[in-house]
Amino acid sequence: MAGIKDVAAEAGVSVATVSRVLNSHPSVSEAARARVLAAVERLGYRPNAVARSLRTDQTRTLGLVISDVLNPYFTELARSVEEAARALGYSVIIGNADERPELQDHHVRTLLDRRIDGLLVSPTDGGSPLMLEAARGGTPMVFVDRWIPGIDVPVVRADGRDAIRDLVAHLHRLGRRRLAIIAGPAATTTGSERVEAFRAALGEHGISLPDDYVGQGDFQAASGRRATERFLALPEPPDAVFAADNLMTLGALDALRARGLRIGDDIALAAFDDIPWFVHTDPPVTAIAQPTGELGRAAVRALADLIEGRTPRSVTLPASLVVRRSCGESAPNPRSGQ
Amino acid sequence: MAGIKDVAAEAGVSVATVSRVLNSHPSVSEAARARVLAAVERLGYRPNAVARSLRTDQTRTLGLVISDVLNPYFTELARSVEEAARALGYSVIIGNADERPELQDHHVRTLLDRRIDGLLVSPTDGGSPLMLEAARGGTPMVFVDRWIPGIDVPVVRADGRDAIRDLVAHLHRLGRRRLAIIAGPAATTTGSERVEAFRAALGEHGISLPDDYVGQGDFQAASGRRATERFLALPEPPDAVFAADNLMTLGALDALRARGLRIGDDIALAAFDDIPWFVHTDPPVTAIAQPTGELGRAAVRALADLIEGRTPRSVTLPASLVVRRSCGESAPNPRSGQ
DNA sequence: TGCCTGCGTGTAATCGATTCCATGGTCGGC
DNA sequence: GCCGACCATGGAATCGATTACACGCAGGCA
Repeated sequence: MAGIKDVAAEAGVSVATVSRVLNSHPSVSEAARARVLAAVERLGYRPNAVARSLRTDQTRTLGLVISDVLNPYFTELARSVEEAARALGYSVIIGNADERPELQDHHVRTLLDRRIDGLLVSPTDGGSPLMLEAARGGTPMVFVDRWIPGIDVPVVRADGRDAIRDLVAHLHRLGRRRLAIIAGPAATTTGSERVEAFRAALGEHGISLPDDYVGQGDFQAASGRRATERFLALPEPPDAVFAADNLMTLGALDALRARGLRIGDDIALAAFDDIPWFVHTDPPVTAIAQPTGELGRAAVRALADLIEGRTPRSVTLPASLVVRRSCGESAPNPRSGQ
Repeated sequence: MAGIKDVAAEAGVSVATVSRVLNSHPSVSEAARARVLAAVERLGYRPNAVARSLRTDQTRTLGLVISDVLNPYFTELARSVEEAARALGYSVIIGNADERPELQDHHVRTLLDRRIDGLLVSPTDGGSPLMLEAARGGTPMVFVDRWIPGIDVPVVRADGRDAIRDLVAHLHRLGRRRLAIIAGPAATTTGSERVEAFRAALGEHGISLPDDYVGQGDFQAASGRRATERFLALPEPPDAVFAADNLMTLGALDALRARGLRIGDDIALAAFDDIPWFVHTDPPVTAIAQPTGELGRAAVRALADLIEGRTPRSVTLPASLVVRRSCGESAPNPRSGQ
């Protein structure tokens, strides 16, 4: 593959001049520029990003470590992150942690070794020493969706508190009183926060949340199924189940279906995270929608600010309830899904 | 950040020795090795992958360019590719083309500039000059799922021919006679092949495929909706619709629902590509399942063979029909979805 | 006319690793 | 006891770019 030297030889100038042309440095004569450009064209030269990165100490690459690529919420997030990054001239390398802390660490380490310019993380667990070290070590870093309390980096996330209150009110209005939740891992912020918000909202209606009504999930479908089965085996099973992410909702759907329950009738089901498929399930699922695209853009913006020396801002955006039919028929609602 | 020189100084040896320890070269004394390792630990040293790549001319990175991250089929593919690559010591950089040729080229170029060791592509269009150039230029390359006819690189894909024949037989058995297809872009191999296989299978039952019954889609949901609406506006609308991917199926579902049609009854619907959600739609969707995981693994294997100088093999795996209820009630079938 | 400024250009150092080659020391074989 | 082989080690070249510095030349000003 042709290198900058070949181009220099072909154009009859020095490598310095070639480099200057390529980086549009002002001090190059028009004649030289033209000859270099012609030579580049002729040889099909492309600068070696590896060499360039070594010299300049920047890779123009962002790392994005997400908890689970198979979760549509995260792929949508990844897509918007890549789009926003590309607009700013950055590439994105995605690492999929599959909700496994050791895999998350593997990716973080790999990305750091590659000297990415900044790191976007949605942490799988609550306390990776590696992450702490990276943050202290001066790697520009931003948490998105989930975060780790002890680490002082900007956080970009959605606050589902109000939407959860709306959801509980909605369920209450429909006569549901025995409300259960399938929670995510307590080690994740989104895992514990959603339970807390749910408990608080229940409290406003004078309803308590017994331990039996808190299923321990891990944001994966299988755990949603197990938690739901456990609910149904209770002497007094819940009449509404709220799953803290879309994959666990899928599992819950499975379990309810297997028991022959009519969802929205015998039992209500609601999900955190809205995805296109929820419109088409039987019945369509009432869900809390995050502004995923805006979240991705805000995260990239914050990270770019950090990298380029500006002061980044933490961002919290509101989530909103989208009413469909899985909790029962309800009064007409302007925001209801199609 | 500490470099190899700092480690050498700290351990009281030369950089050459440090490098040898790190690369487990045999010619290092036990004493030296221990001192180096201790120094590495003390300084928290991590080798700079950029510098290493420049020198060794390999990045231990694979590029994967897929047509659409939002399509669950491709994210599952991406996941299995990453997993298989990781097992072989490679990282994967994913480029999302969003079914746009120019975006695909952008990613291919970026990946090439980064000097990835090999490229896995599921091409969005039929003839990118860049791709041809890359293949000729000696970049190890493998096509997965879709491919470009003129370019001589290994192809790893699923053959849906038999499954499509099974599907048509299934539809015919259920009394469907007016069968339509929503095709992908003709520029993609999967786009045209599936139509051809469908037409051939229809032929075996003495049914023809009129032009009106071939909807032009682009593998995106919106196009599935449009094509379906056009079908329904026909003087003699089809009684069965086969969508060539899962996203267009989603669109078709929308359109049918909007018209108040009972799917599986008034009209049959089937999809190419099976995904977890199809179990939960109303009704569950009959689909053709690809062995996605195996596809990803085989693709990585072929690419690694190419990179490491072995002879790669093209691989074609069979797809299979999964019968659910969207085409009507059918005789019990052992492979039917849960 | 002479000097200073500044532009265009080239030479060479540099980024952080790997690796070839030379060197000194040890050891075994004869 | 000598010689060759081999091992452990260090010095220095190298990968392909960017960029500090030096230099020559042209033009402007006094």
